Amino acid sequence: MPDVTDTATLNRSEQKRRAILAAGHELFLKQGYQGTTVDQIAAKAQVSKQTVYKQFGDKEELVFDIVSAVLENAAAPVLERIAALAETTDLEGDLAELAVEYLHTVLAEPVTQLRRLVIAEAGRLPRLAEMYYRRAPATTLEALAGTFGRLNDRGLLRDTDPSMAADHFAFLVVGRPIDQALFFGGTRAKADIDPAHYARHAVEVFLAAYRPTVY
Amino acid sequence: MPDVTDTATLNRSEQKRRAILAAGHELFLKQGYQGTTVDQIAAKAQVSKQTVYKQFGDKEELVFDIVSAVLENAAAPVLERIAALAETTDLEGDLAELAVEYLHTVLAEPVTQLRRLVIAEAGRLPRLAEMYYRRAPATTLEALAGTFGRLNDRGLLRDTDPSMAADHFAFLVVGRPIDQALFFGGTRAKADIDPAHYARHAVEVFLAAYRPTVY
Amino acid sequence: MPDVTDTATLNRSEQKRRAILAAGHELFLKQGYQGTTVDQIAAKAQVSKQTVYKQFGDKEELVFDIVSAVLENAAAPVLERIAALAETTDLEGDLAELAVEYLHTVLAEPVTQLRRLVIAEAGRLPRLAEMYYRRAPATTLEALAGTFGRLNDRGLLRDTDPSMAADHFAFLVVGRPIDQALFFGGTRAKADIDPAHYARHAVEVFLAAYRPTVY
Amino acid sequence: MPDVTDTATLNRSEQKRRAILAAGHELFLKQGYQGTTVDQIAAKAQVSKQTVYKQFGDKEELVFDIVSAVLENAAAPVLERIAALAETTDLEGDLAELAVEYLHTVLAEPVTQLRRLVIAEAGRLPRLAEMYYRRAPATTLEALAGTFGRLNDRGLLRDTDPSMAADHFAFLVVGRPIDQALFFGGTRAKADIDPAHYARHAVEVFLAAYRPTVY
DNA sequence: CATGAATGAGAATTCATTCAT
DNA sequence: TATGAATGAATTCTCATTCAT
Repeated sequence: MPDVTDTATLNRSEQKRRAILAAGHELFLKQGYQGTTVDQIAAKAQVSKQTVYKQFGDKEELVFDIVSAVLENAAAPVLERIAALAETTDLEGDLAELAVEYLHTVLAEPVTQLRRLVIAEAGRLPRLAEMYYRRAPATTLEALAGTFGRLNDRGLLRDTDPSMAADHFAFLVVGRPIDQALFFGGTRAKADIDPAHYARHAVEVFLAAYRPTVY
Repeated sequence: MPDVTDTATLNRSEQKRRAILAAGHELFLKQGYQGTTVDQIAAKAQVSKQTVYKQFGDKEELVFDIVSAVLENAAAPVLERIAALAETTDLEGDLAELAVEYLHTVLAEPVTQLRRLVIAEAGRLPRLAEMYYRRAPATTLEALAGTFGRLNDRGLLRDTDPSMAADHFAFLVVGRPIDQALFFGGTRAKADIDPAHYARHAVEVFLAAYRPTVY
Repeated sequence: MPDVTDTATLNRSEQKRRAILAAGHELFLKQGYQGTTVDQIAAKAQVSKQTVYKQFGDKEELVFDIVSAVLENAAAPVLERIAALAETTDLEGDLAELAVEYLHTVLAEPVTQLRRLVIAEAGRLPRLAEMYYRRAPATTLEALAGTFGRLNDRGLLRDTDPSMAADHFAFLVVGRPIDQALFFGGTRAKADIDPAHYARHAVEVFLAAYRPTVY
Repeated sequence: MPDVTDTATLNRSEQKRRAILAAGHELFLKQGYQGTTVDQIAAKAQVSKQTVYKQFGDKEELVFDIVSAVLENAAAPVLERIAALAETTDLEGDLAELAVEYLHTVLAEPVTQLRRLVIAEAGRLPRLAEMYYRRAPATTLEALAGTFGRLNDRGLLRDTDPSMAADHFAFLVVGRPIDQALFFGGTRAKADIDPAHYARHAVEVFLAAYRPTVY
């Protein structure tokens, strides 16, 4: 019954692979790339170092794969809300809700740790920085721009460059908090800033500038 | 009061100290903290490693002192302009000028390199991150808040929380560019963004929201 | 006498065995003994590492068997020509032909690579060196000596120690080229030396010394 | 008195450097390049591994420098005798003496070990092979060619291509012994061959072919 | 006080070989 | 029998920091 054996084998490999990814994820985020050794990862994943190297080639590929996996789903909820916003019937309310969720997402510890990890290694691992930027901030900004374009068409926003509007919205909401989080970690940034309050003001400013003139 | 002999000694020491600071400055910014060895610094400063250790204790103190020295003067021009803005007679024009200068300052390679250096080590060297944040972004934001408060008083800006206004102004102007610069280096961020154009739009949005209602 | 099933099994084993030998042959010659890993061989042969170990015991045995297999047939053509030379009717012409073929054989990449492989490991694998030497150079020299002895008897060569004559002939022809090939690889050695020209001169010198005095 | 201190310091460095070269020399020749670790060398030289790396950069540079140093003087005596031969008054006698010395030199353990070391790494360290070949065999062959050219002019040798004559002389004398030594080490090669007897025959053959025809 | 050496340890990566499934 | 994993050690090279001269 070779199928069973093969399947079992594959599963075992796949399980180990996942264990390594999980261990690396946790350690890299907590300790950074250089602060984490392959030995630590192998130990936490309960696999031999060899298995790590055979599955991932080297440490660089390993972070790359881990960051890539994290980004697989991380941005999805916010992206969905952004897309949904295009058809909003309550612009101010939905913008505010989006802002709050965006802020919460972005200040979650794993996200700020990930940013730090990537920025810290941007010099040595430029591919990692590019991949991250493309798949996280850039994607979000593009989604925002798309939605703002649609809102222009619907006459709900003043007719201007949607990608500029996207920058403005995004950084009114998360600019300061995320910047602070890079230096102190997300929890402290969250403590310094009341997200709901902060989001509400950002939306006010955004709408003051981008609400279409009535007549 | 040191006599002549002492003074001479101090001077020689002081010269070496400065050479070390200069060498460390250049190397740390270019290669990062972990990417720079004490040997390299000693070599470039043309002093022995012992001298480095005697003058600065250890590598951590050395970065700390270097970053501290850099921050001594770096923010001054922008801070002055911010202060001057409080007594402006041409709010829109002076805001625009400030925005452009701010953007230029913040996208200069040394500044983005410094940010990266500090963020990269924020986990291991939290004191460094705190010192940097307090003396660079925080100071600027506070200065902006102060000026915006004064402009409130003068009736030139709508009466709201000046520190919130400071956040908004700052991140409308430099949020996206600085974020990008962290991932790719200042030169690329500068290439992607036309600073004058970007600054003008940021000021427009800011004023749309913060200009006092006329009646 | 194995029945059909056994034969099939043996055949499959035998096929794998040959695949391993072929893969090892190619890799060992190209990359050397230490430069080749058992993994590479198993991968190229499309078998598992276990199969390699079960069939050959360990890496040493594997090279041994590979070198042994290579030597099985490698020297045959030259040896035949040497044997044929014993009954020559055109000594100078046949010597010249032999010399050219000998030179070509010995400068072929696989041969020089094999020599290098064996010499490189002579310290660690003396059995390999002995086996190689006995079955390649020694065999050739002995064949030459045998033929030269016969030519003595036929009065076609001066009456001297045939094994010394064999040394002289062999190293007049291939000494310098083979030496050079050890350092640079066969192709470069071939490029530096015109085989036909080189062989002709070697034969001239040999005959000048070994042609019997006429009267 | 800074001179004393400086001199002492320099000497200490230089002494360590020499200790490392000596240790590396011994170990590399005995165990080969790959068979010798930097730790072993540092231990035998009684220096720290760091000193080795600071003085030589890496293991490759170290072998390179060691082989280079060995070649500094190794070939000198034979080269002198070759040069002297140009003005000989007893060609046969002096050729015979040269042949014996050449054979002895070339079969000395250190020389054969060095050849093996270089050949074994020729694939990975082609620069080493080139350097060795240029400074050892090539130099000797060129010296022989030079002398044979002069002997042509003096009418003591037949007028032919001197560099071909050099090849022939050299490999008649050392071809077989050196080849054997590569596989078994110099001592065994010496044991198999009586140098005096072997050298005499080589000279006889050489002169039979290269002595000028009398009339 | 300054130079070169030493310390002492760590980190990435690799390999031949053996289990376990 | 054959696959993937594990073992277990080795090797090159690097670094921050401290002695000794």
